Amino acid sequence: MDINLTQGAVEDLVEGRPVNDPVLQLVDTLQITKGSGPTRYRVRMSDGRHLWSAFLLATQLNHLSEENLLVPHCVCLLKKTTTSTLSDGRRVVIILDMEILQSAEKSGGLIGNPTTYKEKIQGSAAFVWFAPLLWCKVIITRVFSPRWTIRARVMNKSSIRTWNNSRGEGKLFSFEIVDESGEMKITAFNKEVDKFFSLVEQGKVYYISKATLKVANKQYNTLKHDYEMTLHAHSSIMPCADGQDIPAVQCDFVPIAELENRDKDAIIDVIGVCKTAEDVSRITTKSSREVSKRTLHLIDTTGKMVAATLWGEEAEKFEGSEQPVVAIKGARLSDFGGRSLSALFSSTVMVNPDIPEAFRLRLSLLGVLLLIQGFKDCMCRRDFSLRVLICRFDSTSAHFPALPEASPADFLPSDTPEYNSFISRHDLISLLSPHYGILSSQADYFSCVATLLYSRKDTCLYRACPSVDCNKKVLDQHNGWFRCEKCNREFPNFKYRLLLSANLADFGDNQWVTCFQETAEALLGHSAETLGQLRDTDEAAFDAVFQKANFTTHIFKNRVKLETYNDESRVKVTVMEVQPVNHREYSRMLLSNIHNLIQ
DNA sequence: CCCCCCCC
Repeated sequence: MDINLTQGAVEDLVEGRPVNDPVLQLVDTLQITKGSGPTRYRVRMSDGRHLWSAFLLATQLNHLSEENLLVPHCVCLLKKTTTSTLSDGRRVVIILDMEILQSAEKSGGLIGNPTTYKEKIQGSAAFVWFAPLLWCKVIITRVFSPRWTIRARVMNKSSIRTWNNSRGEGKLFSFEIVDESGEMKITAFNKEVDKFFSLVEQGKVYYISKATLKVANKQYNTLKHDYEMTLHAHSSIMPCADGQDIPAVQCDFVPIAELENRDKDAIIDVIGVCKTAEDVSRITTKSSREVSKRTLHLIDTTGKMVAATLWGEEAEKFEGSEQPVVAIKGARLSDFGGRSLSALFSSTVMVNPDIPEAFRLRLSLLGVLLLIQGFKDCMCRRDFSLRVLICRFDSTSAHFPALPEASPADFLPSDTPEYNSFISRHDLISLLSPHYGILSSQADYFSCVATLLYSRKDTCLYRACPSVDCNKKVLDQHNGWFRCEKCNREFPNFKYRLLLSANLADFGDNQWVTCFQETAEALLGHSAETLGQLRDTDEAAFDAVFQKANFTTHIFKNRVKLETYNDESRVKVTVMEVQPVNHREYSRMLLSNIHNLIQ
């Protein structure tokens, strides 16, 4: 025998501990066939020390049995397993991938004297295994389906619908749930509608068990899961108080400009500011039903606009006068008017949703509006992908403008101060961006709104030559005289100069900058002379100056240059001017901070 | 067990 079993692997597998490529001996196989479901194989395995009978082959391994390879006493390498605990505490090790390492003849019977492993039951009998939704694919539903409990968030809930056709009549509602593994649709009929409709709320997390699984009808189910669930008399739905870890509704927003590249009838998620909402209207469908509709016009930072139509109650209740951010999950793309969107029964329409994308969108569009007030009928700012957005702004309507992409030159001659303001006002985060163009050796200038986080007080003052126009640092001769190398003279006195290293931050980044005399004085609120006196006489007061300056916000006009030391490049930023923040800039700063907070 | 997803 040249193969060793992995002793202890049975215990590790059953207890759910990771085991690296365990080698076990197959003891025997039991075929499970229930109803019309697929055949399943339960195998007993030994690691030479312990036996465990609740190994279960995933159906993709059924061929091993069909090829007569599951011969008792063959030796197997378990390449992929997963351990699950049933609601009564029993464990099942599901084998997802394995290979036979050695035939039964070669291994020559049962290896060692294994005894049946006794699993450690965790906690009480109330222990519940929360199956991820994905597992519905893996686990044989007919054997285990009464036992699982899932914990998932309701993404979307339909209203109650009735039907009356040749096969009978009834009512139903459906909802879609999500957990970390995926999404699934659940439908309730008749009595289950009465029982569960009011309990199930969009956005909340529930324990759900004893529902029936069936293969999803892809014609009517846009979710990615291969199965869907139906509730029945014994199904249970319980609210879950601590479901924070369950993902919120997952959206994969397609930029509006991107819609024209997507296929007609695609189901997509979209988010935009509702620039305008048409009035609600009633239309008659081809099947002679009357339905309300309302079309919204959504824009995003790509500068494109798309029409999205809501139906029924959703259309009637929509309130668009405040130009809310609207996100639609699962809208259907149509080719009407180029590209447009239609909400389906399965769509989720979210007005001002509490999600980062909505804040980001609102922020970038508001940022545009704030800036424009200073720039007559045009505006410009970088969006978060560092593209420059230039827009005409209609100040009489106060509406969000459509956002065409254009260059500043389309709106302003390049020699105006406004134009220069446009292109020079940036955020710290863009300093190293190749878009910024500072990777050349030339100095560049930019201004930003930033907050002083910290400055180095210990090295901020130096003793300079007292000559007018000479700011050279003097050497203390330790005899009461100070020498200036530049003037080649010794003086009985000196003047204090400031050379302050300061750390500035805005929403996107922070940056060490250098402030010389005047800018440092503006930032600290005291003259260099005063600060020098303070440092020498009242250290506490000196400290207080710096404490007070921290977290103050200003407009900084900066010189930026790429410098190279020992083949290493870094950006050197010198502050040329410090100005107070005006209302407009400060608003923008606050908005930027919102952005920062939601990251 | 429904299965309609609309109109221009």
